[in-house]
Amino acid sequence: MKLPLSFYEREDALAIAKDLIGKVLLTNVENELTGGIIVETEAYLGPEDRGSHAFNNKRTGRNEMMFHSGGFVYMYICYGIHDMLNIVTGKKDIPHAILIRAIEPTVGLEIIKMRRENCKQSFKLCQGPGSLAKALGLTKLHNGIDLKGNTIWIEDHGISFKDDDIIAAPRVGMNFEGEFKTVPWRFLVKNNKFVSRPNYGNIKSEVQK
DNA sequence: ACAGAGATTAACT
DNA sequence: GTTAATCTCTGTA
Repeated sequence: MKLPLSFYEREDALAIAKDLIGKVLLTNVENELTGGIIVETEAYLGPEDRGSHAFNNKRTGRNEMMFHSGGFVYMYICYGIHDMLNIVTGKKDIPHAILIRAIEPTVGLEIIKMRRENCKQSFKLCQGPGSLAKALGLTKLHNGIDLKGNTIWIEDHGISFKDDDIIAAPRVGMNFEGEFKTVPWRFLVKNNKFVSRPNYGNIKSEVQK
């Protein structure tokens, strides 16, 4: 069943990012059902986060969805080419969002392989945020979608990883200096081949209990 | 008005 | 390891 709105509206975005590991992301685009188990996420927190699009409360047409209340989709294009899927969390006017970086595809594998026709290795089908969006048929046109609807949603199938098997690491692509460059706000499943860049950041620490 | 950088990927050498 | 692909927002004028 779908996660309740209360899951997304919590103010602790780091807890949500970690809790999303093991949940099942599903999309129904062009009448094709696709999805899989979330194995990697990254949290972007509020106006203080130098790595966030909403740093310093910067508010533009592109990132407006980050200021929405939780339970909605924020999508944008990176490097002019790749569409990225984020889950908006927390309260209205506080720009929290979780980037979904990788899933283990389990639903609609044939469709996913067609959308990713150039991908030869099955474990790379949804590995990395750009690949993930392409595999699930998502583009920036899906920005603003409500996760309560039937286009993009997340379910709890009772899958859970032990705390010891979830690693917190620095986020990918933080090209600036300072505290927020290395905060361990990326969560990934240890020894999972569907995860992107497992050794990135050189700082590995286990999630605090 | 225009140059530059970015939450990246895949195809090269 | 290096690089091209190429959209959107920002800083500078």
